[in-house]
Amino acid sequence: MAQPDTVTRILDTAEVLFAERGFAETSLRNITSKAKVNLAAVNYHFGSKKSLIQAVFARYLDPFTARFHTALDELEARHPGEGDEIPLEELLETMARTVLEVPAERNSLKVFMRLLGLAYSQAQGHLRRYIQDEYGSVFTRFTELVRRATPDLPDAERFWRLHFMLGTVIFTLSGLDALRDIAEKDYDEHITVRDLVRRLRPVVVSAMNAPLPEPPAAVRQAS
Amino acid sequence: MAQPDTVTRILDTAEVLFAERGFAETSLRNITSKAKVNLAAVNYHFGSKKSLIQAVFARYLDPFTARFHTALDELEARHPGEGDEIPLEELLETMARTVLEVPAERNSLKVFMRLLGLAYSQAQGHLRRYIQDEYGSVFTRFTELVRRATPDLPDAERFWRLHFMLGTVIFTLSGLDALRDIAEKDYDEHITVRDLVRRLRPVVVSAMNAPLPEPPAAVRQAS
DNA sequence: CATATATTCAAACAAATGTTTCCAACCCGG
DNA sequence: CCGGGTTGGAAACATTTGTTTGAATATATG
Repeated sequence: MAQPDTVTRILDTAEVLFAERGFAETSLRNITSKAKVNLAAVNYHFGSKKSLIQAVFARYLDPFTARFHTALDELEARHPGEGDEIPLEELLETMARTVLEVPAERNSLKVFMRLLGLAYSQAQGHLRRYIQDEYGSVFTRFTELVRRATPDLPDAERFWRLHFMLGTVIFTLSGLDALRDIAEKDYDEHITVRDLVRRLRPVVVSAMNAPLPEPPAAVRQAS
Repeated sequence: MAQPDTVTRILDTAEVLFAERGFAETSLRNITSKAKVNLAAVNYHFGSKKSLIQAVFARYLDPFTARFHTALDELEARHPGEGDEIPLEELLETMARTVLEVPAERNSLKVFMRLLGLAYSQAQGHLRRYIQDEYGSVFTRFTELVRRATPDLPDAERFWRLHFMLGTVIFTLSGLDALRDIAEKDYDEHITVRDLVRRLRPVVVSAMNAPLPEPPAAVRQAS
């Protein structure tokens, strides 16, 4: 269907520029000139800018969902029984490992995280729907396992806390370079992604296990 | 300098559209037509689109920094002594209250939150620099108070945890529309920003007070 | 080798954008 | 009532955007 060279060069350049400036702020001429391909190549190979954006995501999310599914398979195989649920720590650990694994080949963890952040903050975009439709199943599977690991948490509360932690991870890792600079300057500490995960673990676990908030005023009055 | 009517109508409309679609995706024609003012009015009153964006932010951040400074003044006045530091909960509470207070007059909490999120996710824009230069002092004052409230936390650890929580808040609030859609669909729960803050409080406190991570392998071996 | 298909390329296209111009309408102090 | 500075408005401007075209070239196929 396509000379892999041109398609790959477009994808490699596009994901970097998208991550740096966002989708609307990155023009096709910007991408094609930096990738040293013809302007029409994008429309030829991908059809439209919208499809290019989806292709950029697919290149990360396809391998991610595949690996995450098999990782969850193994985890479930190790905890077969009825009362033998997978601990929250192991679930989070597995997700973290998979997230770190996928883009490791291209050293593009930062790009991947920033793209995820953009996809979420695009309030009314086609992107969220596309990702939800295409890759939603892994996440519902994961959240179901988290539900069993935290049976005392109300469903809505767990939903929000999971997204709180998603924000922590995405924000931290997508802004890693800037934060690392500050941290090294102020505390002369050379941080690695592995260190960050080590620091994140107790924070995320404590956050998920935090006491329930006091109910809103209306509910409190009614009870 | 300007008839307040037109200027205000532009600002009111612009902030809503910016919050809904982002800056690049909102055209001046979009703003002016919805505000029922002439297209040239934006460039006449503000000079450029960039200045309009900054003006939208200034209308929120000017009163915010003022109120936050006085709120911190009162807090420090209530805890004068050497060993009488302000508790972390009170610091977070004060910040949350101030954030909620400012846009309450126009019922535009959501808009303010989303604008803050946009400002941060605009990775390399003029906006973060502008906000940092113009309003950075309050933030450093706040972090210094947090340092005194958590004396047992190593400086580097507190640095990272503060940014973890910053990520939580910014990610959640900037993607609020998207998350709210999902939450309403799955749990038919109409969430408000105030509810979110209520939910965030115990999570943030627990995260800041989480146990320290196990030291990295190299250090653990050296000790 | 010849032919068909796939890809690249320069150019042009239509639409949308931020900005500027220039003139009419307005307001208010004299 | 008037006259000068301020504001409003329609149109045009110059760019930039995503997309399409049609010919040229490369690649593969039989």
